[in-house]
Amino acid sequence: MPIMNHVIMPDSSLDFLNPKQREAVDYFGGPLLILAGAGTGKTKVLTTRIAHIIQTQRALPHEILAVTFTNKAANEMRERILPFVSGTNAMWMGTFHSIGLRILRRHCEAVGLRSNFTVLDADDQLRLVKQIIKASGLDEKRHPPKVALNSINLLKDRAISPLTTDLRSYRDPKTNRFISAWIVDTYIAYQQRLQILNGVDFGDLLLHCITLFQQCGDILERYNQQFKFILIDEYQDTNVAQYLWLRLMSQGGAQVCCVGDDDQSIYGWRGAEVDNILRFEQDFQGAKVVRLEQNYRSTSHILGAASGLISHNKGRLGKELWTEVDGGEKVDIRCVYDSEEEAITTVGALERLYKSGYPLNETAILVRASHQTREFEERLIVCGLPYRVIGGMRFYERQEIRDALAYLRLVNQVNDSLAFERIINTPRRGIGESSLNIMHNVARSQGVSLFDAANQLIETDELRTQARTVLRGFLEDVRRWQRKAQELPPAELAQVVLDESGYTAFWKNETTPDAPARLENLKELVVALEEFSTLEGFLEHVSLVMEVTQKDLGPQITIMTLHSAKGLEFGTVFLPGWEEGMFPNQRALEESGTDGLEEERRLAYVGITRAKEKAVITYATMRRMYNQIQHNLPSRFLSELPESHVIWHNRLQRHQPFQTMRRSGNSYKEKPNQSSQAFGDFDFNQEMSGMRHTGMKLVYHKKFGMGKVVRLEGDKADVHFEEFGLKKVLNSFLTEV
DNA sequence: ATCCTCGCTTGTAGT
DNA sequence: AAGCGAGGAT
Repeated sequence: MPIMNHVIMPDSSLDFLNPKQREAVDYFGGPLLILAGAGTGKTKVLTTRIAHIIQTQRALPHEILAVTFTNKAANEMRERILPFVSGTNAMWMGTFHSIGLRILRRHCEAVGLRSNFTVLDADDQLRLVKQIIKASGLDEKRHPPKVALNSINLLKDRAISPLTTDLRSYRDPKTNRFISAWIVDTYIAYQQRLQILNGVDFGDLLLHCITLFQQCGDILERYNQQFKFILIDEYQDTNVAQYLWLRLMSQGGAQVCCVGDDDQSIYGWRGAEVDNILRFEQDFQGAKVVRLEQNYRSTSHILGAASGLISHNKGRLGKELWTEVDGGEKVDIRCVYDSEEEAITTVGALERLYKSGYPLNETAILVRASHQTREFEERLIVCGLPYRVIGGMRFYERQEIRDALAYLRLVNQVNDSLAFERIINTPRRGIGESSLNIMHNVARSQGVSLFDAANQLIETDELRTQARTVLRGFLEDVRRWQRKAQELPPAELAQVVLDESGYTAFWKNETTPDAPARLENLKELVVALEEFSTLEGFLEHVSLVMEVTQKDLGPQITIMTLHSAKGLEFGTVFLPGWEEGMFPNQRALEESGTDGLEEERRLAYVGITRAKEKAVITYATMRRMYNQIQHNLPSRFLSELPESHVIWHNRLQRHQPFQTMRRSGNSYKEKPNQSSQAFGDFDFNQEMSGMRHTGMKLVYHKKFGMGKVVRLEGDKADVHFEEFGLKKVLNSFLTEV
């Protein structure tokens, strides 16, 4: 028996828990669902429970599997447990993706992958889908790669793969529609290409695991025996594939403990199924549910406002958050003229806070859409206040970083054809599309990688002389770098590769204004590499952890999207852009109707509950969108906030009903009767999304609204838009979804 | 092969 | 407004 001294946490730490929290930490009678509302000490309960498992349940760290939603959350959890538990490293802690990858690395052959398979990111995925669509002779306009990729990803979220499901007879459970044939074909071709490339995408990390478990009972049994305790955080954000994965993982009798808050489910668009948490008691026999409802974060006004808002949602498990902290300030709702005034007043308020000594790292501006950040940034620069933007373009998503990584991937694994393709002509070497096509043909016909194909082609005269010479030199370079990789540490190797390949020089010669910044980023990449002892380890790291730890630059205002704010808290929170169309977001309503609206409302709930002391909401009467002026109504969420917890400033007197806001409110849903009359049996809820034809008669155009197709000829259509009395010829706008 | 310009489209969230 | 692809010019 191993020595049971992993926990040095004093028993008395349980004293800091309230009875409910204690129950959530202590219960080991079977499956457990902890319904933890916002700010109820969820993280504390989770970490204490893990320590408690080791201490009282005599479990070893490696018998615990803890799955979090983000890598950040996993790291935070590890850090919190570290002081109390030794052997934390043996614990299986991470995201579904990172744990799936860890398992796949061990058993890749069993699911037809060779060792050293690469993990594709969103960018790689899209390029692959583009290639496939091009190769099958489809018009990219009518068959947008993005649409296909989105469908593929959503199918994977539901664990639907062409291997196990007949996609042609599969109906989308939400819309009850078949998947378009071209998407099915693309999906099938995409999986084949992945197989050839020896790559997996994010969805595959789980899907392959599921296949593995289903096909190799002995492997599954090993994991079933290993894991005695399974904890899943943010359970409301799990998708079907993750649910199936959990079922398999826990079927050996592991203690399952899921933690989540149905009111904070905001990732439906990415395949998350709130149903998973709503169904927990049925899915896991004899499950116990513990509700954490005492909020320690916010004042009663903030909590009251948030609770009032979320109570408008149906289909909740129902929680009643309460706090002992009474009073505080009411939520401000401020009307501004336009986005400029919004930025000025918000930053003005921040400036006053700053001057009064309020810590800036306790302030945040939480926006609905990332493009809203720009105006605030500009204003903050003018006022000289320090800020940081979280999200947006991440470090490892930048072009120069992805190029550099492609070089490193190629050196690490010459058969990484995606990497090869990315950098073979970056910087320009005179190996363009035609040469690449020849290589592709050879690679495809012989079933080899681009590198091997290139290797053959330099011996023949199929390529032009110049291309052949250059290619020969390049292949030799790669081999040389590979040899150097044996002796040099990764950081030095990267420097050598970037310099010798001419990539550094390429950016030095570039005269565009952002070139210096890109060179800086490359330097940072090399610095980031210094922490790793092997190139492989680093590449593994970046394939999943797409973030780089930021330097601490002192107190800063945080600007981020509402989505990325989940799980965080700030003293004062600014919530701009609460207008119909913006928030709730127009597309969310169009694409998902009532469900979409409820998800938006949960997002609003998340936003308000981030605030500890103060929340300030603004809405603009006018906004420049899509290069035209729009007059928006205040968000319906504002009127759903209980009057007793809010103060309105400059409240609009002229409160127009939705019906009159045909264009600006864009709330077509509000007038179904009228529309049905005007357009016969047209079903708005089903047909709102994008532009598409319905029986060649009617289309919905994002910009122009409803229109009648008066003539249809090939890709062109004459559409008459009633509302504007304008006749417009649209080309290839009939997007099939 | 590469550069450059024009015109068209798109514009929620992000492991 | 900005990014992308197509197509023409070099």
